[in-house]
Amino acid sequence: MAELIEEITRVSGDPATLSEQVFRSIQAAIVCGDIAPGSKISEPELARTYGISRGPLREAIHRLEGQRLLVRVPHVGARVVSLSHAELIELYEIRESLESMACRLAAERMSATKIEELRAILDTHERDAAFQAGVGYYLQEGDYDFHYKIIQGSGNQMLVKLLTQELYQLVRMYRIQYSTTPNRPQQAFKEHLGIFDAIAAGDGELAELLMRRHIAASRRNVERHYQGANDTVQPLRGKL
Amino acid sequence: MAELIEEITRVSGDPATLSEQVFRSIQAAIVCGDIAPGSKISEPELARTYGISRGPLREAIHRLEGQRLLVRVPHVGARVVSLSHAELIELYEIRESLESMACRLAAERMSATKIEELRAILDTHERDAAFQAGVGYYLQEGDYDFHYKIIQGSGNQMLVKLLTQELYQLVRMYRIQYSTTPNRPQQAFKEHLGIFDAIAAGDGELAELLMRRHIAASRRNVERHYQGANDTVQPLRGKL
DNA sequence: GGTCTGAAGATTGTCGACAATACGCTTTGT
DNA sequence: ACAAAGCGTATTGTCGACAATCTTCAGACC
Repeated sequence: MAELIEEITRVSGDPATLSEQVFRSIQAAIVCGDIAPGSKISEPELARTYGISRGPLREAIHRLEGQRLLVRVPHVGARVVSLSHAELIELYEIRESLESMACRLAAERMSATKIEELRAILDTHERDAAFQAGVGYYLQEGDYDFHYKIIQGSGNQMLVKLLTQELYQLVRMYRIQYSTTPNRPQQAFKEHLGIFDAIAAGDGELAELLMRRHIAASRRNVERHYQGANDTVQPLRGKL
Repeated sequence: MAELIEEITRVSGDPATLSEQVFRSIQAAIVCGDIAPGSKISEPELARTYGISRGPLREAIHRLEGQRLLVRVPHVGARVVSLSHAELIELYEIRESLESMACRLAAERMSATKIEELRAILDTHERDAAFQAGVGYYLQEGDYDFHYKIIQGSGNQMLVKLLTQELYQLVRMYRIQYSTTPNRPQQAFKEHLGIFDAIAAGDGELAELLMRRHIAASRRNVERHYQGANDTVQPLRGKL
C-alpha cells in the first residue's frame, strides 16, 4: 500500500515536498524558455511567485545547479545557463558519443515488443509527416520520442538518467527551429528509418554508426545555423 | 583584482560560503569511503559534526543528490549511493564511450607542450613501476592523472566537467584493488604507452580504439573481481 | 571631467524554532 | 504467541528573522 501511495504522488504532479515541486516548476520554466537564458534568478521574487519561503527555493536552486541548468556565484546569485556556440557544439559531441552507444546497445538488447513500439512511433511520424509535409517541424516532440525510446532500450539505466534527465534538458533549451534548413526533417526521418532497420535487424554496429551520423548531421545543421552569428546563442522567447 | 581574490579563495580550501565548504567535505568523505556507501545521512548529526546549522547542510545535500552521490527519499532521508554490480558495469560502459571520444579529440587537438606533459606523467609511472614492480597498485592515483590529462586535452569543457567532476567521483568510490589481478598494472601501463603513442602521432582513430579497449579491459577486470559475489558492491572501508 | 571613496539599499547566507511526517515500541485483542 | 493498532519519539520539511556581502549611487577629491 505504501508504495502505491508513493507511486501515485510520484506520477501525479503533486510531490510531497515543496522543494520538489518548485524544483520541477523552475526546471520546466527554464527548459521551455519561460525564464530566459542568462537571466538572473531573484530569490525573493521567485519565492513570492511560488508563494513559498526561501528555504525550499534555495534547495531547488542547488539541485538545478547540479543539473547544469543554473550557474551560481557565491554572494552574487544564480543565473540561468547560457550556452555559447562552442558549448552547444560540445553538447552535441557528447550526445554523438553517448547516443550512438545507446543505439548499439538497443540493437543488441531490445525485445521484440519494444521494437514494435519503436516502429509504431515511426509510423505516427510518417502520418504526421504526410499531413504536415513541408511545414516540417513535426520533429519537435516526436524526434525526442524516437530518441527516448532507443535510449531506454539500451538497458543502461545510468545512461538513461544521464541523457534524458540531464543532458536532454539542455538540448531542449536550445531546440532550434530545424525547419530553417528546409529538407532537414524529411532527411532526419529517413535517417530514423535507417536506424530502426538496423535495430530491428539486431545489427548493433550499423545502428551505432547510423545514429552517430544522424546526430553529427544535426550538429552540422546547428553549426550552419549559427554561422557568422554572435557567440552566445540567443534565448528562444523571454517571458518574465 | 577581483578575479585574483576569487582565484585565491577557490584554490585554497576556504570557499566563502559554509554550504560550499560542507559540500566539498561531504563529497570528499563519500569518495574516500569515510562515509560508507549505503549508510544513512543524519542531518542533525552531520550538522553537529561540522558545527553548522541544518540550512547550508541541506543545500549541500541537494547538490550532492544532483551529482548522484546521494539518493534522497522525501520525508525519509538521504543515503550514500551504493552501486550494484550491474550499475558499476553501466558506469564503465559510459566511461568507455566518453573517454574514447575524449581520447580521439585529444589526439587531434593536444598541443606539443601538453603532449610533452603527458609523456612526463608516463615517465613518472615507469620509474614508480620500476620501484614498486609487483606490488602494483601504483596506478591508484597516477592512472587517474593520465586519464585526467587526456580528458582535459580533449578541449571539450563540458565533457571535462562531466567526466572529472561527476562520473569520476563515482569511479573513485569504487576504485577496487586492481592488484588482485596480478599483471593488470603492468598491462595497463603498456596500454597507456600505446595510447600515448597514438596521441603523439596525432592518430585520433587509433587513440580512440585503444582507449576503448583499455577501459573495456578494466571493466572485464572488475567483472571478474565480482564474479559470483553478491549483487551489491561492498564499501572499501567504513569509518563513521 | 573622471575616478575613487563611502554610505544606503538590496540580496544572499545563516540560524533557531515550529509543523508534518515516518519509524519504533508498547499495548491489546484473538 | 502473534498480529495489528495506537502512541511517543526522532527526523525531515518549512518558515521568518538576523547577519554578512555585494551593488548602486551620490559626493568628494585630484
